[in-house]
Amino acid sequence: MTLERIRSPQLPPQLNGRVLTDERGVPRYWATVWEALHGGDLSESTLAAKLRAIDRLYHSVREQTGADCLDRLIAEGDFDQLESCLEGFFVHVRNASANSRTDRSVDWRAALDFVRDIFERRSRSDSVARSFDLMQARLLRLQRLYASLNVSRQPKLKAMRALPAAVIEDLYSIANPTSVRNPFRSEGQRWRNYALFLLYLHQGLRRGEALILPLDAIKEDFDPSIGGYRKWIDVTWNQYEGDDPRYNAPGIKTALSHRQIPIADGVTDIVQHYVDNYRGRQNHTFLIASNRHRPLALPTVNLMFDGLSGALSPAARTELRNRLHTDKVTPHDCRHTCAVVRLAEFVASGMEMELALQNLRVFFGWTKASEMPRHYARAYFEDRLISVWQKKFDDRVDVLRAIRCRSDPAGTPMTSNRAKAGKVQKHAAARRAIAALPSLPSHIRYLDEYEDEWKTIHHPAECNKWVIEYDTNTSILDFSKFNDSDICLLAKHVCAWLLNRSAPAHVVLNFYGLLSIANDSGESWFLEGIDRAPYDWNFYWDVRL
DNA sequence: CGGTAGAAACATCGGCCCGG
DNA sequence: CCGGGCCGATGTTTCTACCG
Repeated sequence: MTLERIRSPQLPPQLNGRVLTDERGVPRYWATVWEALHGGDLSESTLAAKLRAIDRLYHSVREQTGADCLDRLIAEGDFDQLESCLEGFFVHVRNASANSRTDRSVDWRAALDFVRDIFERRSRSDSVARSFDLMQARLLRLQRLYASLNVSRQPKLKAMRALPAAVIEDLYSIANPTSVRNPFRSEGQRWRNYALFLLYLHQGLRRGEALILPLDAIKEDFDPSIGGYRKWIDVTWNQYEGDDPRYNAPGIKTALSHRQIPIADGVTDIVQHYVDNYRGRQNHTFLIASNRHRPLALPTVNLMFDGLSGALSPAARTELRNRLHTDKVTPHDCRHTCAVVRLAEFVASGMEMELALQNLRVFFGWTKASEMPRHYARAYFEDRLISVWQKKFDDRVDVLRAIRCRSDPAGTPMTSNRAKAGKVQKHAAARRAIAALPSLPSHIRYLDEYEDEWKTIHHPAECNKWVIEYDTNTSILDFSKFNDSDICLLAKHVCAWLLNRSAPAHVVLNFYGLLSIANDSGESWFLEGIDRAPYDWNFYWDVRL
């Protein structure tokens, strides 16, 4: 109505956004000023919520005075009128809260902050500063007077929200695209929704996180410790899209929520099956798309879960009602369930509870100090859930394999080819980065502190055996032990850089460190490291070390 | 170190649009 | 031209950070 959203590709990006307007469609002056001065560092959704509260204040003033005059009152500094309008607004908010039994105190705070911010700003620049100080004092009084907008909310039942085993079991069979119980009609919808459902249930993603994944979010990596490929899913911003066309762009909740989590083969197969056969070419890179060839909107996920919930059997429905006091399964329920199952798996594999909880943090993107994992610790012993999870999921994968064999007798899924192509390309970027390094100097000088003498390495770029003399020792850094010429060059750069700033002994130690990484993890580990975003190192930091 | 404010998520609903 | 599916708008809950 009066909170309008402006989004036009013709406008410069900073002019796109939200704006409050009066009933003629003219932007409200002080709201626009406030947004420009104070709205910049708020997230999109928070800013919208605050602007809506400010809009309610404008409406309240109009009701109280009979004229849409808040802008004028602020401009003229009509404190008496303003004060009584604010008090009227407070009463309005309190009544609204009482009627709906919800907490609307945010509206009150946002409106008061709005008025205060504006006067604070003006009192610093305006010549009639003294009178604004007076207003400040009055606003402060209002704030103190009405600090507690306490609505007696009914205490909510805090249920542990892991889904009961019977419900999970039922959901698997409903979401299965080949099931007669599947409520979605087109085959494409069925597979997309199945993939989405598994991402929520098995990866424990937040609702929005699944919707910002790019096409290549699932990465494959050779892991020498298990002698095979291991798959990861990168939960982070879609780096290929600068601007999300959705009304509510999904986001990553907090900085630590950017993470890299292992993904089961069964899930990747189903996601890939959706991508290869149903998603098709679209002019955006988001993995999950609507049937209108656009990135899927957030509320649609809830619709999908409503559909699944609606198809539950009476028995499962009863169980859901008894245990969770609800009729509907939400994406977040899947996340809760996933957390409990993962915890149980960790503990079952003999892991200490403390360590298991640390692992949960990495998997679900909670901060180090977050109490969230402990909430799940209580529920982890529901062991029937685990057996259902594994058994049922294996069944579903078998179904998928059967379909594959029918439609693709050669049995060569596109997954591996495509993933390998992506890998080559990824390494190409890393190699370009190495090639772009400045060339090594013609000679490197370092100080042997024991002899207090400067030593020189000549032609470090061409020479593969650097002789390092220090503390009466002589070491040879044999760069020819690196097979890959790019990695060899990278190692030389690292050592040259270290020689300029560290003791020679330290450099030698680091050289052997690099060599042992190359031996243990393969030389491509360095190339992948170059590509890895800082947050993705989180995993190595928390788990491997 | 517990409680709370604030930010950003999740959930629901009405209406519109597009494909059959 | 009808109805499912989707999107925008609005309401509610979750999670972190900060403060005393």
